[in-house]
Amino acid sequence: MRYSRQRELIFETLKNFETHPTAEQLYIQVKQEMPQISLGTVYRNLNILVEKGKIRKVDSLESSSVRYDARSDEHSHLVCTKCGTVKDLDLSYFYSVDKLLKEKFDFTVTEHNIVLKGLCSDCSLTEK
Amino acid sequence: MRYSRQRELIFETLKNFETHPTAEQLYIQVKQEMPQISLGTVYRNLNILVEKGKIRKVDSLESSSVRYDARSDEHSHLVCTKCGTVKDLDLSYFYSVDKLLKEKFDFTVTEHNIVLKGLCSDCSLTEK
DNA sequence: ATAGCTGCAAAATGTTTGCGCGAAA
DNA sequence: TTTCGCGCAAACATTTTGCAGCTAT
Repeated sequence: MRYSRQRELIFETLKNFETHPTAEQLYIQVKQEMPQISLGTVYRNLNILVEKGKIRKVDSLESSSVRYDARSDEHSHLVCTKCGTVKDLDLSYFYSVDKLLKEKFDFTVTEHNIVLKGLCSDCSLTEK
Repeated sequence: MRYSRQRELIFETLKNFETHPTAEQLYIQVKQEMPQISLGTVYRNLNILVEKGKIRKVDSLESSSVRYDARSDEHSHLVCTKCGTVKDLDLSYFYSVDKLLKEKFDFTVTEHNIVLKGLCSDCSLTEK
C-alpha cells in the first residue's frame, strides 16, 4: 500500500470523531480540508483501511442487506466462521454482565445486540 | 391492521427458515407459493412485522449506512437510548461468557460484535 | 518507469414510495 | 362501501467500479 494524502486525511479525520460516522459524514468533514476529494475515494479508502485492520466497521453481521428473524424475543447469535452456521443463544448468559455494568457505571441495559463469531464444535474437530 | 394473505405467507415462510434471510431471499422463497407477489410487498410487510414486534431485524446499530470506528482493537459499545451517547466498552467483561460457551458448547469465540443499549447514568438521573 | 491512487460519472445494489386497482372489513 | 394492502415501476440511498490522468516510489 502506497502513501496517499487522501487516505491519511481520512484516517486522521475518523480518529478525531467522537461518534462513529458514516462514509458520507466523513466525506463532508474531509471535504473541508480537501475540497476536491470525491466520495468514491472515501469509500475506497475506508475499505482499504478496514482490510488492513487500521479501522473497523461498526455492525454485527457483515451483510450488505438487513436480515430478519422470526424469533421476536431478544436473543443473540453464535456464528461459525468456518461452516457459517448461525445458532441462537439465550440472553441469560449476559445477565451477569448487565449487572456488572449497573454496579460499575450505573448503566441500565435494556437491549442487547450481540453476535459472537468463532469455531463451532463440529468445525473444531475437523480443524486439525 | 387488516389481514393479508401476503403478510401471513411472509411471516410463515420466515418462521420456517433456519437461517436469517434477507428480504430478497425471502422474496424468492415466497414467490414459489405466490408467483405474483412483488418485492415491494415483502419489504413493506417486513417493516410492518418489525413495527408490530412479530419479527426482528438482525443487526446492531439501526442505521442504513455502515459506520466506522478508528479504534482498530476489538471492543464493544454502550449506547444510551435517551441521549444517544456511544461509549466504548472493554471486551474483558465478556470473557467469562466466552469461557462458558467453550465449556458448554465447545464453541471457541474469536470475534465479538456487541452493542448494548440502555440508559446511561446521567439520563437515569433526569428520568424521574 | 510503473504500479497504485485519484476524481468523475455511471452502474450496481438495497430499500422505499406514489399510484391506481382489488380485496378485507 | 370504505379503507387498507397490493403489484408495478419509478425514485431514492448507499456503495462499487471503469476509466483516463496523476503521483509516490
